[in-house]
Amino acid sequence: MANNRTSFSIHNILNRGPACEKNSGLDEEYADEQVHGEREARDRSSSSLPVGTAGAERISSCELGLDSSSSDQHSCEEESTGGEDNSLERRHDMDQQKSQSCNFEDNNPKSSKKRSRAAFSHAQVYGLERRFNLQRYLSGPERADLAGALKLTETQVKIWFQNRRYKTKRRQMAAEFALTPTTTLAKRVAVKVLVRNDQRQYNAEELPSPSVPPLYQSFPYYPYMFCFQPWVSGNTLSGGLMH
DNA sequence: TTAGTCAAGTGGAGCA
DNA sequence: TGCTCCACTTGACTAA
Repeated sequence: MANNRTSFSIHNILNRGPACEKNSGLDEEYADEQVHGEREARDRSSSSLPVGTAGAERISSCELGLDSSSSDQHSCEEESTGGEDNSLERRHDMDQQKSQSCNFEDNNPKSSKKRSRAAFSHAQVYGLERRFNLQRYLSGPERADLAGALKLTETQVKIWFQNRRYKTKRRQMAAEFALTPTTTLAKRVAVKVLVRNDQRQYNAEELPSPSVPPLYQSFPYYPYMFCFQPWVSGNTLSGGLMH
């Protein structure tokens, strides 16, 4: 695993830039009472709706629209707080139970054989997404603030940002792959060359068969590799990146 | 039933 | 030594 991180890059990111300075009053904005309250009200008022699109999927599609080219927070909010359905309400109830109890520090660790997956509420996800759109890395105090504002644990916020960065990177890689001509990919295939005493023992042409499978075969966990992703817009591959 | 999503688990690495 | 990072992997959950 190539670690291309450098300490300065992290610290630079963590340094208070203009975006960070804006965050001082940010928590109050998404302190969820508005978003959450509105959404809950709509949940209740629409609880008799027939089964429709799940709210979680709305959030996901919202995320996809959070890239630099289309970071329309308002529309995102509207979408994420839009019409809901029974499953959402059920999920929201679950959210409240799980996320507020902050997952695994349960009373009975014996019952933790089954791993529980906390489903964050829409307001929480929205707040996290919104912050992520401003900052991809949080310092300790920032993480604590955000966790407090969203009623999550710091660990949950940390893990969410980790997963979110990785997700963004994966999508970016997939997008780049989708846009890369196969001929270019072929040129990028690594060639193993054994060298001893400064003399090459054999080269790729002497190998009996291709030793490096195509990229898509190396990524069984990226089934969307061969799909043209909706987050690939004409001018950006960011998938949530902001610059 | 299956595929996709996502929070959490795992493990190696860098840093103070 | 502990924290955080990345890069997956796992397991729960949902929709089709």
